[in-house]
Amino acid sequence: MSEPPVPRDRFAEHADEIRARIRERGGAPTIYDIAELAGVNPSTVSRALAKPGRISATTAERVHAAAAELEFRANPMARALQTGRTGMLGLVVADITNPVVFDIIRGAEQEATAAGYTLVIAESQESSENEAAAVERLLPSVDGLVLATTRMPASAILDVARRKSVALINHSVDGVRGVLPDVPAGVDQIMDHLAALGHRSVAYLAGPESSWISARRWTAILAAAEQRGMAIVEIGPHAPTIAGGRDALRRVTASRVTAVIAFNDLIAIGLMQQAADIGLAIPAALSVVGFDDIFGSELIVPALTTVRTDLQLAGRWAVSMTLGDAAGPGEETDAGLLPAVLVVRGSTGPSPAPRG
Amino acid sequence: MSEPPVPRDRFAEHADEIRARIRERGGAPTIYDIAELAGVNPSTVSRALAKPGRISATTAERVHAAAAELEFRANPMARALQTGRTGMLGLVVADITNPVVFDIIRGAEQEATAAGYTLVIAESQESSENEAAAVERLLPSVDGLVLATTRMPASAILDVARRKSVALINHSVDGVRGVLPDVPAGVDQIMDHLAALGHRSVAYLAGPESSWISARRWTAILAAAEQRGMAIVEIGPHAPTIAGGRDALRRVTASRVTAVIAFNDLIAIGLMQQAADIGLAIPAALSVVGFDDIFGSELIVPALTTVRTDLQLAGRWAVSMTLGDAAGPGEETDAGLLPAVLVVRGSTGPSPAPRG
DNA sequence: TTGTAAGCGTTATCAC
DNA sequence: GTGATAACGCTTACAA
Repeated sequence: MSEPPVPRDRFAEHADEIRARIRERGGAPTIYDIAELAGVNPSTVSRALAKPGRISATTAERVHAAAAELEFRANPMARALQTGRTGMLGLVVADITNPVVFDIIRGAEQEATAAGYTLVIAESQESSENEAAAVERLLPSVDGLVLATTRMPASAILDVARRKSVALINHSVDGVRGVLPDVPAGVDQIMDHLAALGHRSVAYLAGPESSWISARRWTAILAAAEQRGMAIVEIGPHAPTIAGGRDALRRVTASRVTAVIAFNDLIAIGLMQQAADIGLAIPAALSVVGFDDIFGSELIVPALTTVRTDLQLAGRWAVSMTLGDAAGPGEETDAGLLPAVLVVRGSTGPSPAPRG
Repeated sequence: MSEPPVPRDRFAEHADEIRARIRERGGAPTIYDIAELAGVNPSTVSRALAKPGRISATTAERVHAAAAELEFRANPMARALQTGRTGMLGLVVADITNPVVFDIIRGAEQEATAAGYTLVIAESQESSENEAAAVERLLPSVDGLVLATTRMPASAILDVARRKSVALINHSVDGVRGVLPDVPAGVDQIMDHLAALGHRSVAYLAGPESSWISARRWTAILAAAEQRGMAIVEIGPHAPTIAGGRDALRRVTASRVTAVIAFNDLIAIGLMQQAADIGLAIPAALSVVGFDDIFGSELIVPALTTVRTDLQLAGRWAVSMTLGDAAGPGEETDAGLLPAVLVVRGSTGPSPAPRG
């Protein structure tokens, strides 16, 4: 029964008492605990913590001291229940192991964190049912949703957009915000490059059938080829994977084209691996171009010529779009356009059999 | 004022009425709406939806029909507030763009989804302050936390583990569950391989200073080298990136070793790129081994010899560990050990100058 | 400026 | 087996 060696003030003692009570009930400190310690009403605590200025400086300081003392952390669930805002943002991607989405995730995560939001990620595994399920699961918990390379039909997307703020990546639906690579710009650079190398006959290796962006690339390539008087064929669809690219080679050689443009780098890499396996020289016998400039494209030999778009930027933009509902009504359908730039490496070379 | 063309029952009409009311208040259907439509008490709705069996078959059916009719989705925030369980799991990684973490994320996401949980991801960008902040931010919203290659001190980890269920990846702290690669097994395979090729003098390219797993690898390599009578030196620390690997080359050549073991594949790849730039032949002049077998390691030329661990499995295990609090007290400190297997490719070859 | 009190949508604890 | 009713922790009119 000895006095404490160091004299402690009422505040500290009371804090100990409250801490003990908190521990006993096995929970976290609440605004009621803070209120008690600071000697004010819980609502005052709420105000002091959430809306600065609305409270007298001295009370605010007492409240903050008490909150710090008890290591108070507001319960996001309770707050969300009341306000309807959860502070979370959803990101749905087709395939987490696809290098393309890494950058999207990173950009989205950065922007979300910077804005004080927490990013929730779901993977659809390229299946539209999975995707719909993921969206359904995420929707009640998030303030906004980013759909990257979605496979959902436009009607479903509009349904979702009606319920929550939505932004699209690599997809476009009227009335929904989105960010797209500048496909025509990238395609024009490819076609100019191939034309300069003497290629007159080119194949496009399509991505998945349900891929909106693959269709868009094909449209642009078709137009660019016509415009330049080049022969163009579409081959596919293909899974957007290395395996998908390997499977494509036979049809490519059979088509006798001198250059191929793959839907993405993974398909391009698979095609090149398969070509190496059967002794087909690249670029001597066949030039190959990809899209995305993923990690690995400059490691492969020969290094892959590809169209780079800043997907990290896409992630950032998309997040800020879902957050920025402040955009005027005229901006609703606006699609951010990502610059695309052709990175020329070793997988493209002079056409082996220039005609004419 | 005409009768509806198709006769509709009371249920459907009532549903319309309720739907109108919901729309008017601008919210989502609640169990009160369901209760009204089904003609039961809200608490009965809750029971029917959450705990099957506790309710009569007929009421359960009526409730489910009403819920389906109104497209009811339980509000996760309200549920979390009451139960204390949020249905979310946190995953904190050092660097999202590091290929190693992709697999971890995917495995974690799969396991979490399979268990009915939603995965929340945060990135620490290799900074322990960022990491602490991320953990602090996530903690109140999640039921459990997976820390992958954490940079936090053991004391902080234990603090977190006291508040929520925690599992570690590539890190070990007494009293906290975790999953680790079987480092000695992987190292033994490397050393046997190098010894068989005639290498007698080897360098280890360390990872970041704060990396627990880098220290662990060094310890194992040191022991294995001593045991085999090989010369071993540690060089570093290095950033776990391609740039970090490039920076390492000068010290490596200066050390006159005939083989290097890099902390991870990125460092190994950077080293090889730099070697190619200065005309140093690999593996003729220098053998290189990495860890992780990331995407890209088999694309580079020569392809990288590396120790593969199933990081996707690591993600799955870690998630199931945080979920499985059912584990007995004796299992608390148990660390799952991931099999490690050496994948021999082209970056290792006979020692250029076998001594003796 | 601060206190009072009524929710937010669930689940949990009682009764009946 | 089902119905009242009180939490959960916070925000927000409305009063004072």
